[in-house]
Amino acid sequence: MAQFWKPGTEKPRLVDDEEGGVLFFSGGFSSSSSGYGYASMEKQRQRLPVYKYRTAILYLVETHATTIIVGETGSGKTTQIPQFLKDAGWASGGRLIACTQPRRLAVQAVASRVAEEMGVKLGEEVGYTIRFEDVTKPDVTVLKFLTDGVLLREMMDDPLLTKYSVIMVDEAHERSISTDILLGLLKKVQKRRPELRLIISSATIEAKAMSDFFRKRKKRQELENEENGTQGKPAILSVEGRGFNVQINYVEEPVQDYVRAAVSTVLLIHEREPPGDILVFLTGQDDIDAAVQLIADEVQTSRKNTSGLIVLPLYSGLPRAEQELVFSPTPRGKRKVIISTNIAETSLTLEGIVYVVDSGFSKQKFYNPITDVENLVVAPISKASAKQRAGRAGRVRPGKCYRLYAEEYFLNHMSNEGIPEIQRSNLVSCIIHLKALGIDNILGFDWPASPSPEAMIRALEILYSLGVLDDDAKLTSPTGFQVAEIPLDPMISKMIIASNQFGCSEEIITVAAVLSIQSIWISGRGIQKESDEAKLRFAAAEGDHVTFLNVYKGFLQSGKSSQWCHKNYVNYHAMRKALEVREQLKRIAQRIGIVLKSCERDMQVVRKAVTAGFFANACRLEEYSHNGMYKTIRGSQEVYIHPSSVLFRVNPKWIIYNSLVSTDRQYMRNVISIDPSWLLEAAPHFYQLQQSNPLH
DNA sequence: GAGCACTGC
Repeated sequence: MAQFWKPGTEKPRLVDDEEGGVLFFSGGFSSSSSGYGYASMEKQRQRLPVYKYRTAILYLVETHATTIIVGETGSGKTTQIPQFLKDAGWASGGRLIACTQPRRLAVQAVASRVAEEMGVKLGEEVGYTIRFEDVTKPDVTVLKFLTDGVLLREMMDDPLLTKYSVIMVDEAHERSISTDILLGLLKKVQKRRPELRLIISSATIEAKAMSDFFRKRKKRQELENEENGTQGKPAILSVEGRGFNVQINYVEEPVQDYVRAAVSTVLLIHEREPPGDILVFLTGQDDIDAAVQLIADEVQTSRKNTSGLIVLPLYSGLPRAEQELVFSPTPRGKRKVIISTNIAETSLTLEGIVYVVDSGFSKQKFYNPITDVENLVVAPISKASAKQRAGRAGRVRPGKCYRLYAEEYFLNHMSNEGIPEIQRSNLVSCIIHLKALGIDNILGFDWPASPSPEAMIRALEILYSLGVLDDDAKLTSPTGFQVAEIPLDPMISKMIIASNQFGCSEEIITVAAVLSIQSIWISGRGIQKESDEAKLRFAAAEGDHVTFLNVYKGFLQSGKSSQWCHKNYVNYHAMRKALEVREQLKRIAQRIGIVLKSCERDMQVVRKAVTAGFFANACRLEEYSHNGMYKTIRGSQEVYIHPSSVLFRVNPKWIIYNSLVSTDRQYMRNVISIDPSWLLEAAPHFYQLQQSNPLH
């Protein structure tokens, strides 16, 4: 068996770094090979950079409550560390080792990889849990991979996460909302469970801030821990990646138009550089389509040598089949150019990329608590993102990265890290989460990064108006507790609960399921007209929500047929997903006491239930408006119906929107017409108090 | 006349 450090024997060599953490030198440890079969797999594992840190990691976990591991992609930390821990006995005595990921796909991929390496069947010793899928076996599974959202949910039943001995939070540098909430809660759990071990794994050197977060604790706690023999301050360990060197090139002068600059850079690479695929980072579909078009024009006019270029766009809105083209191997003598959004920075890995062109921008979400609007804006990326993007060029062999911004800008003006999502979002869901976990003092919660007080107050206000929180900001009974049980936006949850009294829960659960997936329509270049026409077959005068019910009905009547979907420009995969979500919501609804009942053809009660959840999003068409301008009742903001809505250009006088997307204008997505008197019924406290009541 | 990326019993 492998050698592990055991308390009482000679300690591995370690050095205090000036920041107060602990850094290991990579040399000095010999790792003997273990006696497994699977020789080649074992060889592969040993070649991973993380392998030679095995003893070090185990020592740190043994002696520190929190260990922060900084490792670039390809270090093998995600797949190997959980196995090291298991071999060292952290999963003995019925305890589990957890490893969280921000994305579901990553959870599945990592779990099956680890099961394969260990030579066990997935779902036995090694399992995973994501929404809709629990591939674990009680008393058998010891290594459990899960999304951080699922672990948060588990805390509702078991706030101290007592069955876990070690929790590894992976990809912490992405700073997603659930990762941040989880980290805040885990810090609290640690105070009650000093024996719990945390491993925070991050790709960037932001480790210092994370370390400070976990070190900051009450004096008394520090002493207690030292008596226990564990160190209060987190250890930091750096593990090198396995990427190849990437040569970075900057432009000398700032570029005027990054789309054109990206295109000419691509053509230049193609002309001058040896074979190898190119990955271009732009901001969104508009940019990407424009760039693809520009290259196509070059090919047409043949001003440059463009033969052998295969240009492929990549963004999440692209139909699945088109997305998959980027994974097909590049034919001999050809060069693939993938023009992508941020999706290629984090969510998916492309093989064969040797050149990266980085525009220096991405679309980012920002939340304005004053107007309660989430904006999507093109903004400069952080240094961390720029490094991540460049790294994509060095996966197969040494590569090159062309940054379309000046070195001076990178060094002196680019921020080190992006702003954590929690500081850029509406906090309604997040606060419900904490309330449900019994955390009353929301404003005093110890976050890795604090959201603004304005955003907090706005969220509390909205939850109060929904009747989810009472005057003391405590969850109301039963509504507040019911809303917390439903894993959806509280406004949708409230709509579901209200459907009970309107006798339309069957319909509203369908609406909720469809609203919670991206889009059920197939859209894209070249089929707009056809898909718009198809949409008209289902369009309801009441609005999008009722239209969804028509599509759902048609889908069921077709026997859930994919051909039916194809014919009607409905996304088959989205419909299957909606059915899945619907089943789940049905179970939850029944558990919290909602009677499943259909209102048959009475769409008025459906609209009233929608109003009960979304009254705050009511708008009125501006009189004499020729361009379909609406104003929100609440803030008199100028808004427009999104062109994807069936009510686009129909413009009923009173409507309620599901969400607002903000580009050059504020667009309302998924709207339904209402009668203004319902607003007073649904939320008297919300609308009555307005001085000059606009509801007439 | 228009869609960064994720997630949840």
